[in-house]
Amino acid sequence: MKVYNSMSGEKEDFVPLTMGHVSIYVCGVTVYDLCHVGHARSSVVFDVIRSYLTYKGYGVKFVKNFTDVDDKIINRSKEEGVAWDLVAKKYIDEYYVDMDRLGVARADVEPLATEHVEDMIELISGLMSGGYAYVMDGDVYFSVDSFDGYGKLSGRSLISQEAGSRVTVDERKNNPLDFALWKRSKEGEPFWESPWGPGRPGWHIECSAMSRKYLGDTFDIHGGGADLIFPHHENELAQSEAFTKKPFVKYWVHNGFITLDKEKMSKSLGNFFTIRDILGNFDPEVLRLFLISTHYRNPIDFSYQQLADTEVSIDRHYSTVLRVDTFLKSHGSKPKKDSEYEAFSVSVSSFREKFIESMDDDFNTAQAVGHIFDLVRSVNRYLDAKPSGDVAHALLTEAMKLLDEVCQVLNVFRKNPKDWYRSLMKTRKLPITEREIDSSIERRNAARKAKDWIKADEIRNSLLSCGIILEDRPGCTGWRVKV
RNA sequence: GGCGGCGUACCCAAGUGGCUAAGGGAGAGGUCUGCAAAACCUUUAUGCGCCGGUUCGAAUCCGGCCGCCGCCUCCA
Repeated sequence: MKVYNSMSGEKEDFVPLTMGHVSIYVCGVTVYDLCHVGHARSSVVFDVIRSYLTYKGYGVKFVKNFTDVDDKIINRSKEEGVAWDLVAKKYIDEYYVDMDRLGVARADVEPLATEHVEDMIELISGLMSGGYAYVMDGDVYFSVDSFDGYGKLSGRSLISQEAGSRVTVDERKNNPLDFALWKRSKEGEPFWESPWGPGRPGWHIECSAMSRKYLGDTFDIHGGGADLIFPHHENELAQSEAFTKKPFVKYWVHNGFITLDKEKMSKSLGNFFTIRDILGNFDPEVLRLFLISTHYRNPIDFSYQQLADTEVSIDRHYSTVLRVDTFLKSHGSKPKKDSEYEAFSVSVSSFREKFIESMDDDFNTAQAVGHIFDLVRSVNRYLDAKPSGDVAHALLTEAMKLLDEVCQVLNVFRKNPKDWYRSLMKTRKLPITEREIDSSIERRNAARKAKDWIKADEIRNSLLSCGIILEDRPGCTGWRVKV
């Protein structure tokens, strides 16, 4: 298995520190607002990575934090006149609403920064006594010059940084890149007591403290969005290694951005869609599949058109599942020699291996999804050959079992088709009920029996104008939502 | 300015040294059907930004150029 490591800039063989176990820490969100599509991507990407490692048989310990105290939360608290901790709590709740809908599983540990201030103080004290930090007017700074490896993750040298830096130089700092470990609190701001006076932790220190507490001094995978590489992860790394004198992380994994018209989606630019915005118009599965249809390190240019295309592709999948369900329920027991059996059998038996091969190559979900659609086509082709008998049943059952197995890892395509259509009816707000559809179908079938094609077509067209498409199959008429 | 990434068909997107360049969407033709729909088949890149080079062989490696983007300030 290969994993791309941001530290080396190369795909590396994945060998965890402890055989059979993988420890992962992912930087979560700062809870001051609703999550946008970029947060969704990061969450889904690491959800899949975690899930795949579990599928491979590793015991996975997955930690993802919430930053629940910082400037933005405090600002939001002032704007809304709501206590800062209630702001944080509110957006943690909202986060779970979105993530649950996207099928993102809870992490094993989801620590809050505010509940680990003691751990951070311990770390900062250690850095002070080790000569890595200094106090300035109640603030504590990490001195980047005191740590030899500073810049090794983001690939920048201290000298080159100073030249073109856009950072406003704080004259009190030894080096403009020195960053706060502890911030003296201003009037009315939340604070904790510390050896340096009342204050609150700097941003980076929480991840060093919490990852160490739950995963130890060194752990396997540290993840997050690519925008966290510098300064956040660079700083975490410096703090942690300065404190423990051990390597901090074995594999740094960073996901690419969501862009809008090629520009990074971000709060500050205001060019973002919240997850909530999208889920008002699409089933959550559409967003999830859309996000994993591109390799996790590549940028994704967000558009409603692409979501709509993804929706159609999901529909293709479910309509195939429905076809298979219908076939498996029928009792054609006459064994029939069909020409497609051999070819389909090969598709089925090689499927799992292909999936694993894709995912082993730096979690190539895009290719894995391609394999799923390959199998979908094979299934349809096989069904078109009108197979029959126990052997056909067994092979199709096997195909569906395999499909289910990999779809469980990706957590897509797991509804039953009817629920998918119901969901589409809801997101499209179709002006018709299932009962009305069924009764229309009955009336139409009566007309068809009487060969009254005009009336039959009239009924079909009227359903179509409500967004419902009919499919006449031998023995029954099915319906789908037009996508 | 420093560091990094990207450029594959009408759109999206895999592929990073060697079989016919995955897959999805869209378009065209066909099979099936009362007609449809779905499905399937054929079709849409002799070519992977441009120009050179390495190699028996490159979208894939190397060099140059053009274009786009990210990080260097909070950011998934």
